[in-house]
Amino acid sequence: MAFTKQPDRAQLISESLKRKGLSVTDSRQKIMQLFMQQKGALSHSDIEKKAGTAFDRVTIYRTLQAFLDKGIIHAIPSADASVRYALCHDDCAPGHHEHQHIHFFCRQCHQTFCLDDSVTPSVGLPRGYQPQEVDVLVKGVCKNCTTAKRS
Amino acid sequence: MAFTKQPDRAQLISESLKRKGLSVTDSRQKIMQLFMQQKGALSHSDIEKKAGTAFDRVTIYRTLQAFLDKGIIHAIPSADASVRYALCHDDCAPGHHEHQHIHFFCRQCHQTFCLDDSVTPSVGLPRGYQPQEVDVLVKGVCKNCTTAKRS
DNA sequence: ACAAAAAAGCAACAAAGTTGCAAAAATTCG
DNA sequence: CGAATTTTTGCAACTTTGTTGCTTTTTTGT
Repeated sequence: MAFTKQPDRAQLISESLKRKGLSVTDSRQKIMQLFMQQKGALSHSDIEKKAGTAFDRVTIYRTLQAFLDKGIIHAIPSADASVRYALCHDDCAPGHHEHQHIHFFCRQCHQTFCLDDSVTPSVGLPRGYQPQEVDVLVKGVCKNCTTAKRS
Repeated sequence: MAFTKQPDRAQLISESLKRKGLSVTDSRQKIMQLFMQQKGALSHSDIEKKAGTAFDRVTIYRTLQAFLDKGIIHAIPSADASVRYALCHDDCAPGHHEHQHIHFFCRQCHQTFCLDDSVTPSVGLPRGYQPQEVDVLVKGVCKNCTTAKRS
């Protein structure tokens, strides 16, 4: 196993964590991996299910918080009480997320996607309101579900 | 007390509930009153605090659910785990909210406002994504806090 | 005013999130 | 590399938030 040809994923994750100033632990590696192999966003309970009994619930909470603080993931607003998270593709400054992409919630598969190519439009606000961040959340039917239905 | 001159608020609330097909109860009247005398949006726990011990927690949950179902209030998305609600100013069809206004979260006073005059812009989505509803959530500093800071 | 229907209150529970602390890791440095 | 230090984890206990079933109370329609 000295000659692994592929650009070792574990290695990349480990590097990435270090760059962000986080020490490299099992839970952080595993959770980052989950985010990377995931198309949609993940909630705390999604992670709990996928990780099985590998980690304590509290560890997952703290890992998510650490990732948020370091700008590795961002929280996605929703109108139900469950917060979902997804990787920041642009490097976000620690503690300050500035995302110019749209979030799409699919009413059919109940997944949430980051549409990185759709830019958030600017909105006109009444006098006196000072905007700092704009989140756009679109609900509807996602690409996968639309095409699946046609066939 | 037979000659109350003012257009009796309690009367109006009661009428409004009946129009929506809900029976008129203490909790529904009180909670609707809270929404009406409130500039910002209310979470379940806000209501619990304001109503004091008047109602059971469960009653508040069920009242909010009934109001949602009948299109009296709408849920406002947020990135923390607490759902907030506000009155629908346009009459919403039961079970189907179609709001064309923006929500503004103030980072200073932590209140959420409906900006009824700001129309949600249309967004360009990738092929295959079918939008049904667009929610815009702006974070920043609200009118009140901006002017308060100046003085 | 009465019967039928709806809602409230209560209890018990499930799920989600937080905090303090001791044990177990990861990192640093000689 | 290995010991000391720092960080993170796991555990336990707890708070908050949300749900469900059932009985009693309130509303409604006649």
